[in-house]
Amino acid sequence: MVTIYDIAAKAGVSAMTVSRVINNTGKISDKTRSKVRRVMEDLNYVPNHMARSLVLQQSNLLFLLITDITNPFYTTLARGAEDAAKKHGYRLLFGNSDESVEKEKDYVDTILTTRVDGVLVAPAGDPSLPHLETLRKHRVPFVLLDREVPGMDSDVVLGDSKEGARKLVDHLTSLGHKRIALINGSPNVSSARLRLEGYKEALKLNDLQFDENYVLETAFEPRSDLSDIESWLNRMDPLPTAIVAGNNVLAVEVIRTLHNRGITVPEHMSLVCFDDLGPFSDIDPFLTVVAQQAYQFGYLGTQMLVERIQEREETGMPWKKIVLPADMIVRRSVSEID
Amino acid sequence: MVTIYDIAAKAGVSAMTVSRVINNTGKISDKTRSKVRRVMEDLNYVPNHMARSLVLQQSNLLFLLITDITNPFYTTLARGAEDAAKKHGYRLLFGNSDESVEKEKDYVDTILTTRVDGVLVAPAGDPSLPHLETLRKHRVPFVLLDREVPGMDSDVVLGDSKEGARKLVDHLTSLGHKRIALINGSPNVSSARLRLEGYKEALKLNDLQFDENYVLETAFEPRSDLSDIESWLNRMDPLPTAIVAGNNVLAVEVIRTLHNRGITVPEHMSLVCFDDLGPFSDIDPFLTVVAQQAYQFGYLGTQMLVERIQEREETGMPWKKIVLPADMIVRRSVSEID
DNA sequence: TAATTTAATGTTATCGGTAACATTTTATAA
DNA sequence: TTATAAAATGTTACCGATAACATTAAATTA
Repeated sequence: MVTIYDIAAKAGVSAMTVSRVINNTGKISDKTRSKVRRVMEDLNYVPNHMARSLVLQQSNLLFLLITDITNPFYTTLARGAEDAAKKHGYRLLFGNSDESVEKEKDYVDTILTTRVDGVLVAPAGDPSLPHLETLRKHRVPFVLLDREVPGMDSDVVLGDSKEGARKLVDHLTSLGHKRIALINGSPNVSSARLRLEGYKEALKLNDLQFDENYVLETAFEPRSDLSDIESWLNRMDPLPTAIVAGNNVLAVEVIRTLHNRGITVPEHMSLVCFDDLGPFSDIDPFLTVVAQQAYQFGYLGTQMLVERIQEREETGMPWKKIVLPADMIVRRSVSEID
Repeated sequence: MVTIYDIAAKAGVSAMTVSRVINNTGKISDKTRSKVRRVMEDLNYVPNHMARSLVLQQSNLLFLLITDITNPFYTTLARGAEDAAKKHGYRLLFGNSDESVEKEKDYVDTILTTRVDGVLVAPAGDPSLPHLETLRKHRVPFVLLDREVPGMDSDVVLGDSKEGARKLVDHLTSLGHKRIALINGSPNVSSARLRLEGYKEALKLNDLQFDENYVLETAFEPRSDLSDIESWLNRMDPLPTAIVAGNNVLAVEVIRTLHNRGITVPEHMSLVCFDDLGPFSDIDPFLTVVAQQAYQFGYLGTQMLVERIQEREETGMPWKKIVLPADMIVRRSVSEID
C-alpha cells in the first residue's frame, strides 16, 4: 500500500506536507502542491481512512440498524439516510436485526468496536432498552426511527400511528363497514401499541363495539408459519367485513391466508394497512394504505443525528421528536357494504 | 475511551498481556487472565477495531455493492451475504448504486479508503469496467454478482438467464400465446443480453417470428417516467397477448402502464417476469416468475470471496463461476389463449 | 541593511492496538 | 543443587495518519 511517506519521499518533502496537500490545510506553495499532487497520481495514492480516524478520534461513519431489510419501508428509509449522510460527508454502514433482539445485540457490539460517530436505530421493541443503554453509556449519539422505547429519552422520528389507524378505520366505516378486525405487531413495539389505540378510539367515535377476538397481536416480521393467523380467522364469528393490518407484510400474509380458504380481496374481504409496498405499490388492484414517508424518516433522522454529533459538548440540547404525518392512499382493496 | 493501557495500568500488567488475554494468544496464567478480565468488565472495555485493523493490515470488513436496495432480489441477496459474512467472522458494509455508474464510482472510492478485505459487486453494467479495474489495480479481491462485465475476469455468481427466458416463453407458448413481447433492461447489462438471447432462441424453437418492435430495451431500475413504455405499447400493432419482463420492477411498471389504458392482467394481457417479489410474492392473483435464488447469490458469493481472500497469495487459483438455476413459479398472471 | 513578520516546511509525539524479540519466573531434568 | 527448558510477562517498534510545536526561508518594515 502506498502511504504518505512514499509520496513524501518521492516528492522530496515531509509527510506532513503531503498531509497538508491532501487536506488543504496550512500554507503550501503552489510548486510543492502540484509536485505532491503529481506524485500522488503517479503512485495511485488512496488515503487510509482507518489511520485517519484513529488519530482524529472520529470515523465519519454512521450506522443504520433496521429490523427488516426486505421490507420496502425500511429500504426506502435507508435510501433517505444514505442521501442525507452523503450530503453531510458521512458514510453509512447498515445492519439488519430481523426483529431479533439478539441479532440487535451483536450489531450493538459491532457499532461500539467500529467507533462509528452515530447510530440510527429502528429498535426491535421495548426489550431493546438495554442495547440503547449500552450506546448511551458509551456516549454514542443515536436517533430512534419509527419506534420509541419506554425508559429511554432520545431524538426520535415517528409516524403518526394513532392518526393513521383512525384514518383507516374511518375510511372503512365511511364505506359501510361495521365489523372491522385488526392484525397488529407485538405489543412490545411502540408503533403497534399506538395503532391499536388509534383503532380503538376510531371504533368508539364510530359507535362500534370493541371486540378483542377481532384483534390479533403477532409479529411484524415475515415468517413462514401462518397458523396464528388461521386460528384467529377461525375464532372470529362472524368474520369481519374488513381487516386493518399493522403493516404491509402482515397485510400480504392475510391475503395469502384468506386465499387458502377461497376468500378474495376486496370481493369477500376488505383490507387496508400501514406502509406502502415500495416499487410494488401500484399493482392494480391493490392495497389502500396509510403510507408513511419512509424516505423522510431516514433523511430527517440522519440530519438530526448529524446535528447531535456536532453539538456533542452542548449536552443541554433537548431531545427532539419529529412526528411525520400518515397519509392515506386509496386504491382498490376496499369494497362498499350496503 | 478506555484502552488496553487503562486496563493494563489498573490490573498491574503490561498492555501486551491485556492484548493476549483479549485475543487468547500466547501463554497467560489463570490468575492474570481473570484479573485482566475483571478489570475489562469493570471499565466496560470495548476493543477499537480501527487500531487493530491498522496494525493487522486487515479489517475483517466486506463490502456489498448493489444496484437497487428497494428491489427484494437484492435485499434477499443481502441477507444471504450477511449470514455468510457473519459465519466467516466478517462484518458487512452496504452500498447502493441506484444503477448509476457515477454513484458506483463514489462507492469504489469509499471501498478503497475503508480498506475492506473484499467486495461483492453487482455492477451497474458494462461501463462499470473501469471501477473493477481500479479494484483490481489496488488488489482488492472482489466477486461479481448477477452480472458479468466483458473484459474483466473474476469470480462470479450468475443466474441462468438464458434458460430462464426460455422457460418463460415456453410456458406462454404452451398456453397458446403467439405474440409475445419482451421488456428488458439495458443491453449494456449482461443479464439483460442473455435474457434477450434466450427469448429469441425460444421464439425460434417455437416457430415464432422475432419482431424487434416487440422488444423494448430500457433500464432495470424503477423510475417515475413511463413514457417509453407507453410509446412501446403504441408501436406494437397488434398488441401482444403476453409480455415477458426482464425483472420484477419492470413487470410492475408494465402493470401500471397497462392499467392506465384499462388493460388488466391476466384478463387482457398475460405477464411473466424474472425475479420474485420478496415478501410480496404471494399476493393473489399474482405474477408467474422465474425466481432466482437471491439468498444463494449472496451466500455463495460471500463464501467464494472469503476463500479468495484467504488464498490471496495463491494467485494461480483459477476464477470460479457459479451459475444458479432459474426455477419457474407458476401463479396466475397468464391466461390461456384458444 | 538589520529587525520583524509571515509563509512554507519539518520534527516529534500520539491515536490504540499487535508482532517480534527480550527478559524474568517457574518447572523440569541432569 | 545447578543447568536447562518452558511458561509468563515485558519492551520496543510500527501500522498510517495528524496536531502541536519547531524551524527555516521569504517578504515587509523600520
